[in-house]
Amino acid sequence: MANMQDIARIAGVSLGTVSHVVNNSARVREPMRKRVLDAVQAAGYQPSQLARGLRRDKTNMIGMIIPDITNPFFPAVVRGAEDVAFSNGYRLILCNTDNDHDKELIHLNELRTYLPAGLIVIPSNFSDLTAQAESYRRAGAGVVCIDRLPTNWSGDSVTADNEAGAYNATRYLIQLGHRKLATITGPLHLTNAQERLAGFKRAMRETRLDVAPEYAQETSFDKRGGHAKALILLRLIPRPTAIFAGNDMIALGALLAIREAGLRCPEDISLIGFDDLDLAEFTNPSLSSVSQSGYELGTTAARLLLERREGDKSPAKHLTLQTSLKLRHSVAPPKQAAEDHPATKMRSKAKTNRLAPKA
Amino acid sequence: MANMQDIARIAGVSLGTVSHVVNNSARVREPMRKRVLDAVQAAGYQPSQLARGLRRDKTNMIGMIIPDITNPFFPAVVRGAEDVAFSNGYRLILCNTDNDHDKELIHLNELRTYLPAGLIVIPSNFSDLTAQAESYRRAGAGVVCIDRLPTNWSGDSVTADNEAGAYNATRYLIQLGHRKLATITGPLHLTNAQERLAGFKRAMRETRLDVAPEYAQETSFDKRGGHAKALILLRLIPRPTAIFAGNDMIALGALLAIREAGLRCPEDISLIGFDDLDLAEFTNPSLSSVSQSGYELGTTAARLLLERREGDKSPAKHLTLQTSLKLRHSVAPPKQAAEDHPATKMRSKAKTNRLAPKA
DNA sequence: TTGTAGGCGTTATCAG
DNA sequence: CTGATAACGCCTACAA
Repeated sequence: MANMQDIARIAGVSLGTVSHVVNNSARVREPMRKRVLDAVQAAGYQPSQLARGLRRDKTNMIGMIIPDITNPFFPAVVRGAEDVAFSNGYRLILCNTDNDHDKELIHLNELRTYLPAGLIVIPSNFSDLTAQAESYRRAGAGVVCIDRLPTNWSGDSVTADNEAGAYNATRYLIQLGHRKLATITGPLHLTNAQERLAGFKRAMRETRLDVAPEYAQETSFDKRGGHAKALILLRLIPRPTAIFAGNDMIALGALLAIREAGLRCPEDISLIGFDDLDLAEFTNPSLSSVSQSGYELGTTAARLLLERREGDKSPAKHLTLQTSLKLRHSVAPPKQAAEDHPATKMRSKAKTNRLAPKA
Repeated sequence: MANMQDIARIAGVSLGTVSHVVNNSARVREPMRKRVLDAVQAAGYQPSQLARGLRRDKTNMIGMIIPDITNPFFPAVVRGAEDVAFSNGYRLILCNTDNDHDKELIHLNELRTYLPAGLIVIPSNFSDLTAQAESYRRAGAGVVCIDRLPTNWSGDSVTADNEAGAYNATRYLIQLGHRKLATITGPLHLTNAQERLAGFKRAMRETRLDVAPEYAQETSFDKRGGHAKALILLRLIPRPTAIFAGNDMIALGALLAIREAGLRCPEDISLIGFDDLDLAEFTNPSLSSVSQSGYELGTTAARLLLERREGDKSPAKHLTLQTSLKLRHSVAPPKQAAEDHPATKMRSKAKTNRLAPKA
């Protein structure tokens, strides 16, 4: 690997001049400049990011800490972040935590020694990252939390409007005529799960429907959890006629449970998920879901980081991305209600309804 | 950020001693050792990976270059690689190429300046990476290609046994009684697409079935491509009774096309994909597929890299991972054949058939 | 406009 | 066994 010294030798100039040309840090006379550029070309020279980072006290890396890239919602987030990072000359260093706080700390601590330009993190849980973040900020690196927030988080953040999304979904079900609604929430120590539950409850409260505790089941954000809790819900009397699931994986598990219980979706029970994963389109029946753009989450976070890097010193920003209700075939009016109010016209509050569900 | 000098001061020893303690590079007397360790603890000291890399001429980073993390097959691969990397003290730096050779080159060239311990790459296309790889190898960093190989690749590699997987799937369809088979292949400049086509053809040849050119359509590895080419296949006379798709995304598109054409899967036409993505389980009907483990692909590649790093100088290794045929509901005997040979007992060559397809 | 030199935090070598 | 000291490759005052 050729270094600057080599280039200087080849071009017959001093090392400093090469640096100036490479970094445009001083106007170098054209002929000399060209000699340097030619030498760079000829030698295939690339400046050492390591040395540069050490010297500048900052690298072009952005740390990205997520729970698990294997979770279908996250790849889009990562891709979004990588796209804006890459086009601005930054690279992503990816860390999976498995929601394990210790692993998160390991990454948080080590990453700092790379002097990254910033950090994008989907916090593992309720862990307080304030101290860590402060230490990054002192080093001039921004930290933005996305998707969900640690407790007491006062730094930059980007999240979906979980509350409103859940509210709209629930409200839609109510407007369809459902009265016995249940929800399966994600882990309630996660802010996004909390907010989705809050949205659900608000819609219920508004219609003076109550939510008995056993109609709101908490579980992990995965299929297995959705399956188990749905089985519980299906045994309740009266049985709920609609379920709002905390995310699509939970919904998927619920769908499985419904089928196993010998019930049909949406005839016997309606189902709405959250995230609008690609696979929502392919389930049977296709899954209605509150759509949020993981990609946009990623790009927004990366942009925020880069703005900070450019010197934006304004107070912490809390960006909220809108969601939209994507209706597919997993929702229908409840059987009784359909008979009770045969021709009630209803208007959805959904922001976008590209697909109307077939009865 | 405290540095070694600070620790030395705090512990009242020389900088060199701190280094020795931190790296276990010399036996330091216990009391002194403890003083150093305490200081490290107290200051929350972490060695600068940047400085260390610069000095040692090697970092603990592993570059991972893939086409697109958003493609559902890749997250598992990345996760596999990250898991073994992490547990050995290495970190992953993730780069998406979008199959764009220029982007690939940018990453390849820049990544080198981080002095990574190695590189795992899913090549963007037929691009010849020999020169690049050579330059990494000279720098003491291994390069392993996975999933598909660049032309003339003579370095380490890990791939699925694409040929055998396709062969088994095709053979299974033939044994079910299908005679008019078609295939939709991925881009034939990719070795994995080539190999899958080769497996398909071998099975056909063995049974003396011929493959007219229009029964083997080439397209990109995505839903849209599968959709378009399936529509073409469905208009052929005679219409194929079974389609082997180059991957699950293609199969998904084909499924859509079949539905649109007013046909039923598997009654009118059987379908088998490749990859066994999570979503294969949820399609309607659920998709039979040649299963390969992306996770294992990732772990195997990372391990190979680390072995090289430990000094393994043996000749290039070409590791091949076995596939297995996962049968679900998208396959059935052809209608005519079912009548022709009503009770033919058939044995599948599939390695594992956890789920028997319901008629 | 160009060149020189110091130092970023480590590690490795070599004296003591 | 411990401590100085010289690189690693680059950037950036500052001097010429």
